[in-house]
Amino acid sequence: MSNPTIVTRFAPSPTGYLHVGGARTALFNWLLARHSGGRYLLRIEDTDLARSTDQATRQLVEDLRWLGLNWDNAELVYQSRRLPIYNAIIDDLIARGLAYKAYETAEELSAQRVQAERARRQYRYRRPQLTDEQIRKYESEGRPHVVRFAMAVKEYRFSDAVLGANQGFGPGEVQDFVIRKSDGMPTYHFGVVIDDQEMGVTHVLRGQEHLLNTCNHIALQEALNYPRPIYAHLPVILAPETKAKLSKRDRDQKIRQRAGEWMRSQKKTAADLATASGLPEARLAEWFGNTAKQLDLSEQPPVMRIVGLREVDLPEIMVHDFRKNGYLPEVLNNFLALLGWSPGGDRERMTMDELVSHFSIDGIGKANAMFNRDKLLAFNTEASAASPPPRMLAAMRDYLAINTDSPLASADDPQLEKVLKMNHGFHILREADEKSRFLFLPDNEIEYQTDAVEKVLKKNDGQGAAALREVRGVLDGPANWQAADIEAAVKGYCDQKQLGLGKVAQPIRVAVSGTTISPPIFETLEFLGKAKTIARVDRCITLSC
RNA sequence: GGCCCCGUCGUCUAGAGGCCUAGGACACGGCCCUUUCAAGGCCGCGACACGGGUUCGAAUCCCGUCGGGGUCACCA
Repeated sequence: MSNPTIVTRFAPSPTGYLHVGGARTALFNWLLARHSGGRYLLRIEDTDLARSTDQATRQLVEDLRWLGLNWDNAELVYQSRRLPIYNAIIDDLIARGLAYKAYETAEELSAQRVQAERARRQYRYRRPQLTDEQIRKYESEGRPHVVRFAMAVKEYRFSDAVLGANQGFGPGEVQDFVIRKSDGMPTYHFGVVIDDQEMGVTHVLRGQEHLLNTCNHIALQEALNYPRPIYAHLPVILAPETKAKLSKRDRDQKIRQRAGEWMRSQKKTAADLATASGLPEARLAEWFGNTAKQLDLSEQPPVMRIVGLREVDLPEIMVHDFRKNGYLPEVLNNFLALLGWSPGGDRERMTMDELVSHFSIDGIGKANAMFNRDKLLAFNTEASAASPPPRMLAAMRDYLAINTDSPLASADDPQLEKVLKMNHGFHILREADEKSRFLFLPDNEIEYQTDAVEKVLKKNDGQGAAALREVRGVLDGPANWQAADIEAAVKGYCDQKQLGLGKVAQPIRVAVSGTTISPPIFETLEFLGKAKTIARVDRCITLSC
């Protein structure tokens, strides 16, 4: 019994960073291919000339590589480079009467839709009866046209590997969809059918939002005499904020919401926001007036700064966001795999190899899944604590490569390993990074936070400050500047003075870090070294006590 | 609104008629540990949407109701 090789593919359109919904689709296709020893291909669907960019393609490729979802085609397939192939097939369909040119303008079509809606009737495009004379006239005028596929008016049914048999729609839903746009590019529906056939794709795993599109695709396959691949429609990933399909727009929405709050509480207008952020007023007014408009990636930071939003306050939607915040790619894959799929039983934490060996279409569920960031965080915390140091060092290097503003970027490998060890238990690398930056700052750049100084040093008639002055001498003591020796010295002082360790450790912490939060204090001091420790204590006493 | 898909703890899910007093994970609450923030340990709270069938027996099968989502482009 021959078992034909399974061929899957991921076919994103390059309009920006890869988002987690797309990553999940890519992952499932990759897993199916790897599990079965088949092939997984990558195709770039760049037929929307207005929105596709080379930069987006590069970002997509980089995100996919970061996730470790490597594809098997040496050369990427770009739809925009395959026009002659599409056109030959379209010409053939036209010659066979299965496709035809349609001359309506966008305005005419939308007028027809409005009219149908007024008449409380569903709009369905069906082939208009044009006389030869009309066609000659349009052609001689050089009127722009699209090519539409002449769908037979009948039932379209197919079986879905996840949703079951008998999917599709009846004759009432049929309409003649566009297969070539007026700019000469194929539409998604056309390109996907042709390319899947030519690339030998056997299994199509994609989001459930494509379920009904499948009818168009099978109609085309029938007309072209192509075999039908196996379809598996994945449940949709829902955003907790909106309880609707996870979308890039969710980030913009958060900024919009905060900007609204800012204007209300500060009694400001969009014009004020424009001035403060340095963006054109007209642009911000446009954005505010229309919720369908989004800020560009370059416009977001200035606005966020003004309204008091940090990068980490935004929901992570893009794969790049997760990378930038320091999640482990294998953890993101593990978590994403569980959104709509389960290996059965209680198994949850899986390595990439385990995902591959357990994956099957049977384990894919039908119900939509809400994206639960807390659980991802918990997975990442656990995996970060359990991963071997070399793995975490590599992850930290990757994190720093795209967070070049962090002072840790200047650290050498042994230092980074110590930082990782000191911060054991962190959720994401950003947390370890931000908690450790003071270690790599020059002494004179340590900023003493006023509430930390107040609470730890000045309160109770300067009890903390007094302890700090005394312990300064103690810190001069240890000949060996090792955490254990420093700890022994400080604890000895505490015992002698009948003080809890916290009464002394916290003032030291504020003195060296400027804040009440740091890695464990004695390891921190060891890392800083005796000279820096004492210099910072002295500086703190001078400035803040 | 039409069409389509779905419905087990707050969330992700296990569950293929008796193994279910419904299991796990995250979150949440309590206690412990503790030099900060975390991490960790122990304990706990918590669901078969509702109503009808079918069956000796239903979370599991059927029907209806309700609820949620998707989709209605010269975007993919």
